[in-house]
Amino acid sequence: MQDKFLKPYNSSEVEPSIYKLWENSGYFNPANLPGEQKETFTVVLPPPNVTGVLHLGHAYEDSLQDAVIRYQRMRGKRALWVPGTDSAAIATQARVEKNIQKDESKSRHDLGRAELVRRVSEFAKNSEDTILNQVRRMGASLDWSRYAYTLDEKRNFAVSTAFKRMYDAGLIYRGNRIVNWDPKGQTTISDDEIIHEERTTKLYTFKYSKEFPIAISTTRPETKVGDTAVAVHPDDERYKNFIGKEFDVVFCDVPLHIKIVGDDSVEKEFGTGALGVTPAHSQIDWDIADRHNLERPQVINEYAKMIAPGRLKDKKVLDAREDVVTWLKEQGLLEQEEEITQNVSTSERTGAVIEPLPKLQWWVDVNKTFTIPHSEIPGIASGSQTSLKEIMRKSVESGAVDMPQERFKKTYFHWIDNLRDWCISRQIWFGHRIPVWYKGDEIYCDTIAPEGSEWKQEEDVLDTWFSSALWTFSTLGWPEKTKDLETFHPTSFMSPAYEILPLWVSRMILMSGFHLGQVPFKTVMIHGLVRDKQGCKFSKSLGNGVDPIEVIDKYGADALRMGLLVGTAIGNDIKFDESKIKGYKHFANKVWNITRFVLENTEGVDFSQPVTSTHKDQELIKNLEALITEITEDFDNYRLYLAAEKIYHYVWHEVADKILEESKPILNGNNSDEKLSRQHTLYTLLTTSLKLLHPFMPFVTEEIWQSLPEKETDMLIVTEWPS
RNA sequence: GGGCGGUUAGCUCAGUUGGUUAGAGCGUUACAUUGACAUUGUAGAGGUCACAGGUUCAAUUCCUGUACCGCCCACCA
Repeated sequence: MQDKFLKPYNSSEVEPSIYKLWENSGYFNPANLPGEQKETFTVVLPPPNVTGVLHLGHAYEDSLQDAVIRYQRMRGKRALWVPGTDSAAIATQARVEKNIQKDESKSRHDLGRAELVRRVSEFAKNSEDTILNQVRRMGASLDWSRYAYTLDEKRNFAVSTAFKRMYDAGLIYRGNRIVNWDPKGQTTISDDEIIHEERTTKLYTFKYSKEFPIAISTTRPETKVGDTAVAVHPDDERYKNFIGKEFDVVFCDVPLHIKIVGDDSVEKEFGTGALGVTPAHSQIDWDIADRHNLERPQVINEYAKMIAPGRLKDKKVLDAREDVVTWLKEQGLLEQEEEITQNVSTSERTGAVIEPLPKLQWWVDVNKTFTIPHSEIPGIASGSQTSLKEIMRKSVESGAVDMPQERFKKTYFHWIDNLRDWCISRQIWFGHRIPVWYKGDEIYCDTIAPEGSEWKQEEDVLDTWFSSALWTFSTLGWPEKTKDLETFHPTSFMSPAYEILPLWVSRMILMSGFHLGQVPFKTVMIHGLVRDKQGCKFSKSLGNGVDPIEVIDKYGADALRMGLLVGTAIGNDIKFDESKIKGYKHFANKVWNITRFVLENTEGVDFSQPVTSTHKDQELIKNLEALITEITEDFDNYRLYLAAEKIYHYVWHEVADKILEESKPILNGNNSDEKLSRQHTLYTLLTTSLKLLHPFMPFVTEEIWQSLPEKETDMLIVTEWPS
């Protein structure tokens, strides 16, 4: 027995060298795995943002996936786990811009596009090293030879190819539509980047002028200078007779031509039952304008300032609102003013109130039908007519993408039902620049620039989720027909947090379906969020962050992994409790000491010689086999939290507390047959426990494996799973 | 407005198609302990499984409703 077992287990000494041992073995790459593997098992790492450092959410996700990958590898699969990072366009640029503003008092426009992109890229590069080393500290068995970054050359090419193919299929179009404009970030954002905040606000009821027959209610009087109609419900007895009539009024210095229209979308019960239609500054009004062919004058600009003529010109919207109310009071037009609670749309990133504005943007059409050349998705035949929405629906409905948690399936379908076209252009500089060039009215779309200097490339970049959506196959070399793509796609397993279900999961299904006719993954297990002890989300502003690296330094990566996995049913949120982690550090030491006991008491035994087992020992082995069956079943059904708890309980309270205690008299006794039988049994219990424990606690188990006098393989990571 | 989830020991949570006495970790109490274990063991205390109905031989588990927490979605101006 080696002397190191005389001291307590020291994770910080062991972990770095064990990780190096694995990396040097090449076993993270399925090509180097021993034996003959037929079936593949692929996972792509949800790429962490290059802006960030590892947080407990990553730590949990890494633990989960690594346990699954290690289990499958031991099952003899060609296990591949692909690492990567995400440029996170908006988040990263915003972060760097903020730093530059703080340190140099300069804006991005002072620096210019090229310089800003250079600075952001530099920041991203530094950040990348940090987070990747942190992922290594978790013990993640990622194949680093396949590392991908959303902005590297290959992924860039994948993105422009994807764009071009969808453009050619007519699924990407340029259109003037109402967008969510973030006046602070000076960019469009998608519906998913909006947070609805409940606020109290005033609902004003008034008429445009004394002569106007109908009073309207609004929370945004300042927008009314952009009104072109009043909409009422067609069945509303109060207003029915006015439908079709037109009026000229002067509202707050602005001449308006108002048409009364009947529209089903109007609620009779709300306010006065009449809606002032401001087509350019409200989504619902824009749609009404579509139906009734109305003018759409813009009265607010990108800086949330008024551009209407008259007294409101150049004022901020909130100031203008007060001015309009004052004017209404002066004119005696204000009929009512009441407090209501309202959900205000704000930008997730900047916190700014979203200003709906009409803008010329790039969109993905989710409803348009197209001919899919090749499809492996059940219910969608190759060569048939389909739509992106149908791809998303059928992929999950058919079970091709298995979402075992019913509740998330409901959320998913609900989201698809309400899905509208996806705005993919962003007015920032860091990211994938849209591969479209303009020359006058001509538009050219390709992966490379057209000949001739008169062509000007689109300034906008793509929504970061556009590239993330390609992730399962862009990381495997697409659009080239690589061996990797053929071998490892569709991937086997994906485990994202529930908050990312619509943002990412559904869009991966969309992209994979369109470009490959495949689903991106076979099973998607949605997990919960790691929260602090009080149940609050970790956030920088709350200052409640826990650095996983500090936890690892203190208790070891194995302990952190176990602490995050045991007893947390997948899908539920986790309240992080340090004392739980501490418990698993004790457990690592327990395993260490069990090893010491077994090795001390089996010195000199030749385990390759068969022995006759006592009845008691046969029973112990039988019990162990029953446990193996159970744990294997739990693993196959992704019930890791149960598998982990069972092996923990078995090792500590069965092996250590009972079996080892009962063995002492046998080992010290003079029945040599009984003793030899027990020695063999103990050794089997130890080695089997190490195997079962390995997916959860890879470091300590591998370290012990390395010191065993007799073992079937040189490394535990590739040792066959017991049966 | 629509949808989803939670409520089990002092705390954090399991409880895998309904089946003995509802479990674990931490905490707590008593005892033991130069012990494979500086990170140990044994034993114990602690529960109306949120509440009210229903289905069933049997409900923490299935159904209905209520309360309180939490989350997501949404173009009520």
